[in-house]
Amino acid sequence: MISKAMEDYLKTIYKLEREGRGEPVGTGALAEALAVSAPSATGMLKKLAELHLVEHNPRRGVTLTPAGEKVALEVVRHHRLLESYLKEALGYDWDAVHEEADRLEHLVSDELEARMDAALGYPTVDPHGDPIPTREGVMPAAASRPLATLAGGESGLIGRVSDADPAKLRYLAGLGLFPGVALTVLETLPFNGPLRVRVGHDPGAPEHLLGRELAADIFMRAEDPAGASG
Amino acid sequence: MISKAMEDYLKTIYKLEREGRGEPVGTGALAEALAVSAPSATGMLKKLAELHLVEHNPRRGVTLTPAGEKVALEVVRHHRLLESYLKEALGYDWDAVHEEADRLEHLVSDELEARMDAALGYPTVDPHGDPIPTREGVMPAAASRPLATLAGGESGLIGRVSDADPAKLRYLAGLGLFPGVALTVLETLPFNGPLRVRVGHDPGAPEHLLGRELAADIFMRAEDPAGASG
DNA sequence: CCCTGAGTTTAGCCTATCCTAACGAAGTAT
DNA sequence: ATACTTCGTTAGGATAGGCTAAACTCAGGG
Repeated sequence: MISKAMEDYLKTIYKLEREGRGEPVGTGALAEALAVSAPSATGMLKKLAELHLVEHNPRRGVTLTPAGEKVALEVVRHHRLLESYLKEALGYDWDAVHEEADRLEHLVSDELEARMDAALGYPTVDPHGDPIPTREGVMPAAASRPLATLAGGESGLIGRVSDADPAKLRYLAGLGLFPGVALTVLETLPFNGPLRVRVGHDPGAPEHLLGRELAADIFMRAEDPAGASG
Repeated sequence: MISKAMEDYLKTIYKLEREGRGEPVGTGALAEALAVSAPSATGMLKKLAELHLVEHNPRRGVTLTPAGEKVALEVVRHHRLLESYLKEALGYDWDAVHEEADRLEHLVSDELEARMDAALGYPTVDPHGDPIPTREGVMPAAASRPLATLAGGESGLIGRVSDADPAKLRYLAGLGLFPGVALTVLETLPFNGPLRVRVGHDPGAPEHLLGRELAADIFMRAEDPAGASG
């Protein structure tokens, strides 16, 4: 049986693999991300390796096997469908959905998953712009171009905002910055200085200053001539 | 901390107290209802007693304390709100909601509870006609008159149908029998024989034969001249 | 070539919950 | 009154997960 704890490990390994550009995930990084001690992580990795859900090269790191990745993607799918459902159907604020979804994601049955999916009209991204894996376990591409890489004058649509910090999400929402919104970078100040951005293209639209930490949470996608999915 | 397991024990003790007309609940009955061994129940009762959530008179039985009853009612409220929400908002069949709600009931936050409650328009009964405890921990009266106590010719509204057996619920729904439906008992056959019932009062309405086991799951309330809550 | 330090693993233990087997108490029947 | 039967409790142990302390590995500096 795959327990809730195992699902959490697999999900987190998946996330760290994504962030880490392919290298195996270290025990320490995993333990920290899960807020457990390193020995606890080692112990669980052994169990997961026995179930062929991860490949564990002692002292070198872990990688998900295809089976493990499938489980991870199911959990991520449940998480993101829940986030979407809580926001769209129950009126949650976008900064509040992550925590709630984390608690519920391990208990979503196939039936509930299917009904939420249908009620939402088969969404492809969650409220933060993160792509929702398909039922078959395919993760669509995510918006991955950091806002700070846009040159002055360049513009695009906000594709995704990291869901890690509710306070940042509230702040950004207060500025009108969330996925789907058009953004123009007016100026990128040197020495890791702030970005001057304009919401939309219109010269009269509101402008804001974003520090680098905040900007790092925002990922852009190309402006879409034929306004597509929501 | 009150664990999920503890909540399950408290909920079950509450249910058995209700069914058992006030006598303390026996360890064996509790263990059986929870599908655990008697020693497991004894052990948990000790812990619950230490937390002052139950009063455990060894070898005599358990009773909920007011604090324990409060916890039990919260769990029941979550369960019944979930059942209602799954049916009304997500289109679940009424025989499928119980199992799903059992899994989710321990993870419902105050926020989620409030939002489901509001989305449903502050319902007072769940899809089986069971009353939903208030946020303050008050359990409204349930329809408690067994169908079989109606004399021939007497009629009333179905107030509640026991949610224990999905197969029975499906069968009854197939006959058009669920809470709120008017029912007339045409005849009660002797020696625990079946009941002849008519759906509604109209002489042309469909009639059915219900065995005693099935009839025992149905509880009636008085016909309400001014059609009230739904 | 050894030493040191970062990071990982092993060893040993804790808590929660469950189990089976054996014991004890309380009521029933002779 | 004594023995049987039923039910609950104690005793002892398993499993899942987590923790701290100590040992190990390996890469890089001396």
